Amino acid sequence: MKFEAPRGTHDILPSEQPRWRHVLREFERLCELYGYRRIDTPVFEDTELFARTSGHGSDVVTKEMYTFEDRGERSLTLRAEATAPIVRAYLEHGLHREPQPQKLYTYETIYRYGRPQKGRYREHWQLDVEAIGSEDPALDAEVIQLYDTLLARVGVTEYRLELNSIGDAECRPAYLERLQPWLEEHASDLDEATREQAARNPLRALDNIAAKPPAVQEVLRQAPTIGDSLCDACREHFAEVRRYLDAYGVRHEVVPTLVRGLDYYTRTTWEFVGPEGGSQSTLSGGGRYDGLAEELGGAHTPGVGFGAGIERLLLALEEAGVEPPAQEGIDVFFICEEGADRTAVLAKIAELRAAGVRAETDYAGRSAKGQRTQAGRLGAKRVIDVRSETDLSDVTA
RNA sequence: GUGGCCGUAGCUCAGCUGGUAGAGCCCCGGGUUGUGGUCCCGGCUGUCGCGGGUUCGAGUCCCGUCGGCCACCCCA
Repeated sequence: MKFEAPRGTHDILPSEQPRWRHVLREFERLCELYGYRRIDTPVFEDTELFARTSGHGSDVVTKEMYTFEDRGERSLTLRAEATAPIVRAYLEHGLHREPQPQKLYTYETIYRYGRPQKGRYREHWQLDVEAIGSEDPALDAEVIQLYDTLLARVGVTEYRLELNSIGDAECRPAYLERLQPWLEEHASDLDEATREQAARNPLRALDNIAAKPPAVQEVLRQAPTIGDSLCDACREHFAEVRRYLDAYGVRHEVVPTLVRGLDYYTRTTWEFVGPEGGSQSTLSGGGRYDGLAEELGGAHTPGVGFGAGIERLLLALEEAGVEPPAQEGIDVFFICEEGADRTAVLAKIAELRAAGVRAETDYAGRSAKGQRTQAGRLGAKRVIDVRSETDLSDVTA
């Protein structure tokens, strides 16, 4: 009998921890620096929370959720996405009564059922930042700049930022009313896949044009774009976001066809795309979600935030040839030779540890040489040979 | 979810046209060397992913299954 980690999951071994901790520490440091506070939500939520906000027609909801029924016949779903649970917590605990905006962050596991690949897991980790309770475009720019800074700090230099505005309740419906008929009119010029996308979500039909057949690309380029259809408020909001990003020196390109997979997004949407190693190059994705809280039954509460895959960031780091931070060695290692008083050694170790000294000895019955090797592996700053006559009393911190 | 490639010791891999499994690294021991480094010697570990089938005989062929990877879908 042999057990393996379930498909699409992975262990994070001790040898990998230094890299993980490095990224996590930089992330936390930045979040605190920018005034974001940590929040944690449950691994599972009411299924409807995700279904309502992500959209009943979205890929996440239709084919990627880990949904199960508990013994009380409640339909629950493993955290499929970070934002909805946080907004739920915001509403549930009345965070709208605290000073706005509420600037929150977390890192946690996310669950999506799908075919695993490198950088694509059924259980993966995400960094997440949300600013809830303000529609100030400065916040859009702030969270984007925060992640941009994180990339710089950990050493990822090869990436680009794609930016778009997909409008709001004011202008998007009108745009869709123009796009939908247009797509139907040109249906005969489109390929099967695009027609299916158009039927499910018209915006989606324009997504990732570069991957479509050349002839189809030609046609789609003539389609009305959301950018040309934005209402004044959205247009101005987007212009300000870009102005702030320019002021921050955050390079970005406007991609008019960038759509995101979750229905709750409004106005600003963006993706950080990393080095083209595999196809799993999206490092982070986010956007504004001014209608999300209302969708959950709360008052109108604008918000903006992003999720960023940690495994993918680590992959990009490796690709960039960034070395993991060196582990600091222990302070002292006791080598027990023949006849050594091991009890006294253990007592001394406990005493040193109490004083904050990292002390170790051998627990594997190694030879003296083997113990010396082990001490070296642990990076011991001091190595003490203990023989029968050794007096440990003069070993101090 | 669709299509394709792959699956041999903890790790990286070898194993020709089917004949009953190997190397390096790692780990442990010994020696050398004034040290944890080097070099030398020795040792440990595998139901050849799993289950069936073909065959006198399968790691090597066939089917299924599980898992990894690649493309698509979509995304983090």
